[in-house]
Amino acid sequence: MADTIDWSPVQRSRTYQLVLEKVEQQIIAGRLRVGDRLPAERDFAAQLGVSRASLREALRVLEAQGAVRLGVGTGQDSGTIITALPRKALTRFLRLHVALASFDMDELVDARIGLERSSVRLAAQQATAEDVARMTELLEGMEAKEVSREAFNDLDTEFHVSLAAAAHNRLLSEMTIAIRASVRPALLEAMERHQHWEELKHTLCGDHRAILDAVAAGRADDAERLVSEHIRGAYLALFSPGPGRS
Amino acid sequence: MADTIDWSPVQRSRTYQLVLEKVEQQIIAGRLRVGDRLPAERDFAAQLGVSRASLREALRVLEAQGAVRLGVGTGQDSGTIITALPRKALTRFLRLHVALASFDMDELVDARIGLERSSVRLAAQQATAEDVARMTELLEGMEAKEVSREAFNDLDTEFHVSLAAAAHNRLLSEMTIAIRASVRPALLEAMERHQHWEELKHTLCGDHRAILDAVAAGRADDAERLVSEHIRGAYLALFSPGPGRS
DNA sequence: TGTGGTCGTATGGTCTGACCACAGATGTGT
DNA sequence: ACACATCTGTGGTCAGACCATACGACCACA
Repeated sequence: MADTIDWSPVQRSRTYQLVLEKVEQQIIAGRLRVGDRLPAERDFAAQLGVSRASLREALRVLEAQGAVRLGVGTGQDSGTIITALPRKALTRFLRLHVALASFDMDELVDARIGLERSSVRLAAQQATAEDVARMTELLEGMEAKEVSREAFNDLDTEFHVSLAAAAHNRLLSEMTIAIRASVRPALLEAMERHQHWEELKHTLCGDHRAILDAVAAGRADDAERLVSEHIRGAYLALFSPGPGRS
Repeated sequence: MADTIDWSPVQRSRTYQLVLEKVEQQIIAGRLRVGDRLPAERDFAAQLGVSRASLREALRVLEAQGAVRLGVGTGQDSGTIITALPRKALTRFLRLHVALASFDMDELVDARIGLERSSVRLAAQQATAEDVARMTELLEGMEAKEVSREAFNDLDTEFHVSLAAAAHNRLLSEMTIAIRASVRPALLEAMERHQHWEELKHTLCGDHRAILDAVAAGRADDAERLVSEHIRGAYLALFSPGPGRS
């Protein structure tokens, strides 16, 4: 009988964690909203019955998650203020875990394909003329003869981010940005190593044109298929062993 | 001319941030890997030339991101050790930012559709017999007459997570888990409020069967279409004004 | 032989109190 | 009025102490 008992380890709660949970609960319950300000650290620590050091450890975690902003001084920007700035946090998180091999390139590519298919479908349904104009500009920048590989990659990133932005979905945008940022070094390195760069660049630009045309014309199914093939094709060209390496 | 100069604000580096970046750089450069151990806090702080408090704030952030584990004592689990446990961090992040309205329900649904379409496509290509057996069990649990709405939701979550797991893609899995966790309260509330629950439940179970059949048979395109319709359908039934509300 | 207790030691966990740096508010002198 | 100095409240950092934990080494007693 005793074999089956689940003696799951009791986990001790560290002080900073209790504080963190308390603040998170207030946020999740809706009692703390963006723009609200928490008490000054010394007062807050006293109210919670913990030291300022422990409180600060909790606040640091919230800050790193983009949920609060800490500012010195006495003005409007001072104190601990609830914010909603997920970008840096998400990017940092993904970059770290890519480096730690929590996620590898294949996994990122498949996730990207899924996310961007949703993006272009939505973009095809609701992209504005300005969205299309902006992306057209980016395309022209990428097609320029003299553009460096690094500049090309950054324009490419901006193009895909703009697609997500045209979908008016912040989660898709932020994840697209974070994924691109986390693979940027690997992408640049693969581009440098690629032996038929001009050719590949031409292919990618063609892909982009086709995707943008489909989005601008509202052809969602085409756009989905094209973006899926584009991402997988680019990945295969850059990372699969083959003609790219000698 | 001076108008166009980008005087992007020099952001003061707080000590803890410098430490954080230093550790992250080592991780990204591959010089710190999972299982490696950082120096003891007092030594590390001395080596970096900062106070223990500042160092700890940086370590807390890394801990919250699932990149390190801190343990007391003298054994193998003691000290500061590099880990790769993204789950809790991602779930907490998403839950917080859903509460802060960084992302709303529509955005989550569209992202979910994209991610799960990738999941089922991969699952259809590589799901094992055990994967299918496991999901079949979950389906039977969901179809049981006496199952509560909460239990149904948890089984439903497990089913979708199992699909992602069958795709053998950790990023898809973790994101699916995090998204489900972040919408769980809203989902439960909507289920409680729904007026034709038995009917909806029957529909959802039918959807699941069809998805699993398609996955098991390797019909990736069908599986994709089915899961997309399933998610959007469930969302519409639960959250759109209409027959569900009186 | 081994079982259990005690102590030493290294680790993170927490607290206290102090001082610094910064930015707005307030006062003061011209 | 305006320019400047000072005050005050905020986070930022530090040093040092002590607590709690976990392991290893040793010892006492069966």
